[in-house]
Amino acid sequence: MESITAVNQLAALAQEHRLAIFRLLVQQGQEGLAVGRIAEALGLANATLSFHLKTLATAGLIEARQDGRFIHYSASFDAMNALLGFLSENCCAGEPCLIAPAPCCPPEKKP
Amino acid sequence: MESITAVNQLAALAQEHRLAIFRLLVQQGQEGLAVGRIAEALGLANATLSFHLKTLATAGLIEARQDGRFIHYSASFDAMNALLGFLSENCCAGEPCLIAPAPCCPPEKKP
DNA sequence: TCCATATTTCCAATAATATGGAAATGAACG
DNA sequence: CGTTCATTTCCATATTATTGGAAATATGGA
Repeated sequence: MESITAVNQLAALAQEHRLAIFRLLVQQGQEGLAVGRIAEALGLANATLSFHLKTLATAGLIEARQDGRFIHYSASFDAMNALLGFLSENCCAGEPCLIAPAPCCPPEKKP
Repeated sequence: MESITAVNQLAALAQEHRLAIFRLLVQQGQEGLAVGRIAEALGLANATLSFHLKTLATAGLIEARQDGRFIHYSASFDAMNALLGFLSENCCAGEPCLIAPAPCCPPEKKP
């Protein structure tokens, strides 16, 4: 991964609304969510939401898919994995690894 | 983790020089690196480097430690883990997890 | 105490980003 | 082919970040 790509992706995430959008989409998995649903969930003006979606899409962090009259956006897990990998690259100077394993979806625990 | 914290940390990383500094420190492990060494490695003016180090430190991504006449900065792996975890939180809508396991320090392979 | 070296602060010019209302565009379906 | 609903573009304004030279500060050692 190019450093400039990572900078663009981090900049895309470094904004309250865009971070919320991205996290929401990560939680939705591959299915993603229609723009209108995102607007509902986060309460953003049309123009503002569209601007932020475009920024995230241009950075490669989310992808658009037409679905009937709707456009579904979903997180690009490939891009996300590449970015997380880039941050962790060659870490820890040979010491035991200090970066936690992927925290998502552990085998379910009952509360 | 608060969303505002994550935004600040992502903004801190969303800059070419700061990203380079952070990745360099991640690679150095807990030992870290003196400011002068970072300057050597990245070729930054004193004022510029100091500004970026302060930004990263304020965001909580790196920590300073006095070592003789030098100040060593090191990556905060706790902060890094919290940030990566925040991005991945509740991911994937119950589908099989799409986020790659931590890529660092796999059991060594000989080339 | 005083020196030498390491690091930070001060400064002000330049450049980039976030915002939402209203209008325009796009897509599907009868 | 026109209607309807979903989404994007246009616009102007206000806020915020980045830069390096020079001077100031901090530290340890003699």
